[in-house]
Order: sequence, then structure tokens, then C-alpha cells
Amino acid sequence: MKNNGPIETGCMHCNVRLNSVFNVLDEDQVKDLCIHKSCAVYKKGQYVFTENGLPAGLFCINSGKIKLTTTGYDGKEQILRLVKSGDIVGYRALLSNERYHCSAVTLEDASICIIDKKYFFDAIESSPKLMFEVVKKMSQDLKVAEDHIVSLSQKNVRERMAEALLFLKATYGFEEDNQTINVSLSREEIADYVGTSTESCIRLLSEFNNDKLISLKGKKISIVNLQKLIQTANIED
Amino acid sequence: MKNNGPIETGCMHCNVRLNSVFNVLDEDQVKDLCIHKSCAVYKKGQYVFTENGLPAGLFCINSGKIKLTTTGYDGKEQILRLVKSGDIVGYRALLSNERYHCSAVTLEDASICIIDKKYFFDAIESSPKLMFEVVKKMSQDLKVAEDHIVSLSQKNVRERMAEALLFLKATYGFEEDNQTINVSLSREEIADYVGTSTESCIRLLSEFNNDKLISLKGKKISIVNLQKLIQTANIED
DNA sequence: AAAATTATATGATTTAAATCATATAATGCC
DNA sequence: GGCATTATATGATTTAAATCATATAATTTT
Repeated sequence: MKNNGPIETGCMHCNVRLNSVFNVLDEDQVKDLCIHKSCAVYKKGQYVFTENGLPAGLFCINSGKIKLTTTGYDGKEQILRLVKSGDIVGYRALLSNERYHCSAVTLEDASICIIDKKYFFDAIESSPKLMFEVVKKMSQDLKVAEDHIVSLSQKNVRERMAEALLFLKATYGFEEDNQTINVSLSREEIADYVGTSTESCIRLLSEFNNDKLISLKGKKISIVNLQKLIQTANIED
Repeated sequence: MKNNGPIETGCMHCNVRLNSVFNVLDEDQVKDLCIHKSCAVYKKGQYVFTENGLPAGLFCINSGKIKLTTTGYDGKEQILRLVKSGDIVGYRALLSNERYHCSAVTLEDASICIIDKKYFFDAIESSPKLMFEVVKKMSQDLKVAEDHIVSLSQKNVRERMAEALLFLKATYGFEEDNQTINVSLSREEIADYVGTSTESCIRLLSEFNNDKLISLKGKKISIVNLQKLIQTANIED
């Protein structure tokens, strides 16, 4: 027998509502939001949007992990941000009415909503709360970017590598074993975030492994000695 | 005889109104703005605000140049942004309700307004246009920061140095001679922006000078061969 | 104006990290 | 399953850039 009741997969129960900037909206506003969004499933490695493209709306990550990358000099990739479920993506170009200056690529299979551009603008104009949430998000990303600038400017590769592992842990957390970082990146991708060569990245991970700071199993990295890793990253506070 | 007419030094005629995010406000709104701002004069080298401080309002640069710096590891200074007249400063911490994560220091004598925090929030809530202007500003700063990340990750010091000179030119423009960059930074400050040692910075400027890309007179740097400097910076497009 | 401090300049040396090279392991593919 | 491709690993060499050192020029301070 067919059930004609409320669709359980709607916005009411999705990550976008619970963990994202949209948590400030009330039930009616969320319902309204659902009308103007469309959901899509992406396979690992697919592009959500690409550099120089025009934003059609705001992307909300329902599930899956995404990297924001830009093509630097000689085609070398730079990972600018790492995004997880509940996050919004592509807001910068959208808000400033520009083309994307980076691409978004899924790191694993993902479910992603796109909220229509026009509707998103209406929503933030009519809800200062939502606007402030988006502003806070951008403000946070700006802070992270500027912290990254300081690292790249002042730290050596070993320190940045340790810092990157701590950053991955902070972003994606641990798996059930409480020590394995819950994301799979290639050595090259890690290098593209850290700002080093793939070989140096591999070498340093091996060293950290030998020094029992981390343990390696394929692409999975476990933090074995957090305290020593923090020391290696040379973080203040 | 005393003149009781309109005060000519008010907001109507200041840079903040003309070149800044506030250009979207109408005459009445600007008048209102004036009531809630106070202006102050800063000597070269003075702090406008400092790292970890709490924002009391939004700073608007009437005249003068400002650097935003953060203290990195081992106390090494990092220049994060360079600001000119007409710009707003300190909006990030203010909007996200955080402490400053960088300090603002005047690079020359400056005249700076501060707009009361509460009033600024009221203003952006009541004027979506103003809010969008501020958002665009932050978006721009985020883009610049991420471009800087790519440079620091992928370019060598020589390329970054050339790029920095082009950035200084883009930010502050030329003097009347149409080739001297209109800002005076110490070699150390340039190094703190480029992410290199003071010695390397001095050496590279000397080299550029010998190679007739630039010419040096004290802290004043003139771009003699723009085309070659762009090549040295290795900029695409 | 002289002394002291700080900024700029340049040479010599060291070092971190990139590059080059090659081997092995893992993954995708017909 | 076996072949091809890509990813990881590690050694050897080179190179860019930091560091150390010292000198001179330019500011500040007294």
C-alpha cells in the first residue's frame, strides 16, 4: 500500500537543515527552501562545479566529502578548502556575483543539493539571521585561509605536514577506532594541500610512521601519538 | 565672524562615503552614520587595533595606509592584508563576533573613523545593499587570500617577490611620475608579506634593480620594466 | 654633531626540500 | 587472471633559499 504522508527524505531531516547555515530557519522557511532545491548524487571524483564557471545556485553537501581546488602554475593543483556534509559550497562566487575561482571535486560518493540562485538571494535578504550565518561561514573560511598563509610563509614542510594531519582530523574527525582520520586522500592530494612535492609528502608520512606519531594503512592515516604530532606541528597556545 | 553652516569635514565629503562600501547609502543614511562615528588621527606606526582585542566598531580609513599583521611562530610577523583610504578594516572579527586575529598598524599618518558596533549591525540589517557590499568586500579578501596561498605553495621566492611588487602597485598605485609605487615599506615588511627572509628580499630587489626591472631610491621602488616584471612573476592569463 | 641604533647590502656557508631515478605495491581494465 | 597504469616508497643528487657573518648607509637619540 502506497504511503501518501510526508516525504521522509525532505529537508526536514537532511544534514543541510541540521548542521548548516540553515539551522536558523524555521519550519516554514525550510519547507519553502525544499521547493527551490534539487538534489543530485555524485560519484567519487566528479566535479560539482569548475573553475571559471558561473554559479547557478548554492550547493549544500548532504553527504560525502569535497575538495575545493584551483589550478596553479604549470597546471599544479592546489587544495584550498576541504568540505564535509552539512557545509555549503560555492557561496563565495555566488555572493560576489563572480565566476568560480576554484573547482569542487567529490572525494567520495556524495549527495548534494543545489538551491536556486535567485531563491537563495531572496532568502538571505528576507532573513538577516541566515545572512549572518553565511557571513560567519565566509569569515571562518577567511580566517582559515589566513592561518594557512602564515603556515606556508613561516613553517617548514615537516611542521606543515603535521599541521595538515591535525587539520584533517579537525575537519573530518576519527573513525570508530577513535584514531583513524576519517578521510582518504592520496599522497599527492595531501601534498597539494601542504604545498610540497608528492615525494616529500610520502617521505614525511613514512618518517612520522617510523617515529610512531602516526600509523599508515593504505590511504588511511591513524594518529597514534597526538601530543607528539602537535609538538611536531609547532602550534602555539 | 563665525560660520554656523554645514560642517565641511563631515561624512558627505570624506573618502569613506565616496570610495567605500558606504557608497550605496543615501544622503540621510550617511548623515545618520555620522552621528555614530568618531574620527581619530593616528601617527605612523600606531596600532589601530591589536590581535586578540575585542572589536568595538568598524574602522574606515579616511586617509593613510594600514597593514594587517599577525604574529606567527617565534614571533615572526606576517603581513596578511594591505589597506588604503576608503577601505574598511576590522569587519571580519566584528561580523563573526570574535576577537581580532590580526593587528592593524598604520604605515603612515592616518585619519580613521570608527563606526559604533551596534549601529553598524543595525545599518547592515536595515540595508541589504550595504550588507552585500560588506559581503563582497569579504569575498574579495578571501579570494586574495586564496590566491596568496597558491603563490606561497607553488611559486619560488623570486616569482613571489615580483608578484608582490605588482600587488603593491595594484593596491596603492603609482606616484605622479607614473612608475614609483606609492607606498613605503621596509625590506623586512616586504619580506613579511612575501614569506621570505629579509636578506633574500634585499638580495632580490638588488637583482631586479641590476636587471633594470625596477629602480630603488631608499624605500621607494619604481617599476621600470613592467612587462619583464610580469614575466618574472610568472603570471598567467 | 656625535653616538647609538636600525636598515640595507652583499659575501660565504649550510640546509631543507625539490628533483631525478628506480623499485615495488596497488589498483583499474580487457 | 594477467596486463597496464597509477600510487607509493626510498635512495642519490641538485638547488634554492635560509642562515651566519660582516660592512656600510641611514635614521634616531642624546
